[in-house]
Amino acid sequence: MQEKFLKPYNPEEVERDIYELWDKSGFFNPDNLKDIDGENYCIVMPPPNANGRLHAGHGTDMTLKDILIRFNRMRGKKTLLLPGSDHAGFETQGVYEKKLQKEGRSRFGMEREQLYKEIYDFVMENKHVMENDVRRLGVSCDWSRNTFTLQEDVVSRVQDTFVKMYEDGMVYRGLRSIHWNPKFQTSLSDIETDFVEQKDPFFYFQYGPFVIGTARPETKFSDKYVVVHPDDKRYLDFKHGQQFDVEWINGPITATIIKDEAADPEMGSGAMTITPWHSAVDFEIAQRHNLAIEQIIDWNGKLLPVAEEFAGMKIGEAREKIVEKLKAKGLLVRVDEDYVHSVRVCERTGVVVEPQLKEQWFVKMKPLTDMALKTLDSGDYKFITKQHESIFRHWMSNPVDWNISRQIVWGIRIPAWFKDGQIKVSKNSPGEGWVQDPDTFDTWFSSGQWPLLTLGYPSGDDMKFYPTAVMETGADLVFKWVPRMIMFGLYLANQVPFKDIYFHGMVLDAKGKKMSKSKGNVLSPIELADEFGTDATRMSFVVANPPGANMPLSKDKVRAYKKFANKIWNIARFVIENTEEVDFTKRAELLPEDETLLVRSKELAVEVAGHIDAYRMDLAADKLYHYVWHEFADKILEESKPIFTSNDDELKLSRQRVVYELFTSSLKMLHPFMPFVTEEIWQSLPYKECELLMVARWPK
RNA sequence: GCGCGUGUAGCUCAGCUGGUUAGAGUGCUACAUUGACAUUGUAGAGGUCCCAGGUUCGAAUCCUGGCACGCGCACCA
Repeated sequence: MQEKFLKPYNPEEVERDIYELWDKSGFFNPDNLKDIDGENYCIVMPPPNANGRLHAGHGTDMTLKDILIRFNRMRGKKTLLLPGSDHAGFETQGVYEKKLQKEGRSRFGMEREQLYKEIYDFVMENKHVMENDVRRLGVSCDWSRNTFTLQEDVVSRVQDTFVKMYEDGMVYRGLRSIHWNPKFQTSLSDIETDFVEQKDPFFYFQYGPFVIGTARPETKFSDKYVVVHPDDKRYLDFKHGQQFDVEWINGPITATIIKDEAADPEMGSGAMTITPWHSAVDFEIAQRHNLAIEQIIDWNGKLLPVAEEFAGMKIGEAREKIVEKLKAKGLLVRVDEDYVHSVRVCERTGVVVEPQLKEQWFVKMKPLTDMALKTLDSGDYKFITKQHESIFRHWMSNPVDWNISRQIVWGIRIPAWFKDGQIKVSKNSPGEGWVQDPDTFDTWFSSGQWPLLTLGYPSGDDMKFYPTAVMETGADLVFKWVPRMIMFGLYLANQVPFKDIYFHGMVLDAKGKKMSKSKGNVLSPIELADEFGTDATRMSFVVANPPGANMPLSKDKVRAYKKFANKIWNIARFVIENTEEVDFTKRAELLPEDETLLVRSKELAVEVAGHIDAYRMDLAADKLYHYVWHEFADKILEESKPIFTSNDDELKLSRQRVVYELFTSSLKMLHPFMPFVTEEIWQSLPYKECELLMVARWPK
């Protein structure tokens, strides 16, 4: 008996060496998988952002993917789990700006190249830390194919896509309403913003013969148009285009009546004034009627000279003062103090975004979403969780053109050039005097092409892995990443990049609350692995985590699976101890009752495989746990004790053989879930079919 | 406002297309055990399957309505 089995299982002593053993074997790389009887099986890992460490969500994500990969590798498929990292443009630059701030510096006024280089070095450093975290979790990905979104060939191909889209009329440059983050000085797309409910005073002002309501008086300076619904009986006397004089904030102005169905007669007085520069809806109305448009708030969130005495004030300050002034003028009708509404904020920074008009590059979404829905209807890809399919369909049916211009440095530069009001799109400068667009692409523009980029589109060898088997990711990406990959896949390669889409739940804390740094309830997968071992951590991510549901996680749960790892360890000790004298190289018949045990084990293998194929890793793991502990250990091994000490050699030998066989089968089945302890035991087995459990065959 | 989902033991969850007495883990209680086991084993307590109707020989499961919770979208003059 090897000495190590006399002590409890100690993950710390084995995990690093075992990972190295796998890595050195070369079997993470499908090109080295010999003796293959199956087809290609590929999963592309979502590129974790290269700006930080892994959290419990990543842990779940990677564990589930690794289970699928290890299982299919053992089944004889040519498996590729493709790692990479995302530059995560806006997010990373935000992280770096905080660092600058601490050092008393600012990105504003820094040379573009200098800032880029500093962030690059910062990210490269973090990238290695993050990649080591991935190794700690036992993820069997092919590091030789590791991809970063800002490596040269990726950048070049992302720019190719843009050029192609421009030539195909799929992108356009236009002055449109965008979401502006005044603190970080960049525009954002819809999906990078959230709504936060908030209570504000709501003001009603006398505006000539009308009473108009607003929560944002500071935008109202140049509101020269009153919009009413064409059917609103109260305003039938007013004609469209009719003008009248109004005493307003800074004196008398001339107002014009606009009749448009956008006005809701149910809402307040049914009359509203509009601020096209700072409202997407108002901008649409203005465009329909060809109305004058004027900017009121500048890019820093301060009022412009049009506000006269209020010019240069910040929004909050100006709001109060303007209300005071209107009140003094007798134009304040009433105030509703309890007005609850939702304000759009930047998802990353929480900064309230200001709608602004800006010339940006937009992707035409309608043709892409139509294509995506059509192929979904025809069954080219499917959602494992029906509720997500509904959400996806709903979202795809109401597409909004996608703003892909970002006013940040950390990203892929848009290959567009300007000269005297002309635009040219090309990767290289069209000639003298042309100035390149300073903007970079929205990060989702590159990560949306991730499966294509990592597999070498358009002509790389690895395109044989395209389309990949499954996209397994967090439900929060149902609008962000997944639709974009589907659309780019269809647009560029005529094929959706994966067959199945499977959303796992968010990992919550023990009380069912969202984990967040500010709440201090974050469980790091690495710290859990330090305390309980990676195998236990992996199991706790999987069990009771069905597709599409959120999962609370507590240390107690991880501790339970640490005990399980130790149980397996002791089973190994017992089995090896009691079968040492058996010569397994010689074949022999089993007694009928032992044959029955073998049949039961094979049935389990089929059942577990079925669960994994149906993406019910939670059920598969639970079944295995129950079998190994309460059937194999509690019943079979207990029954075997008297047999092992008996003098009936036939009975004894048959039982020794079957116990050994059942144990090795169990190790195989457990391996995708708990790779370290099973491989470590496998390495100590006196008789085995192959050197590495990782590439052993799944029991048939 | 529109849409999606969830509700089963103290806690976390299984329970597929209806079919005996509703299950597991964890927690709790009692007893046993130095053993392959920094423990483990055996046993036990613990349930109005959210509520109300309906379909059915039979409902945790299917249908309708309600309640509670979670999430998404939209509006936000």
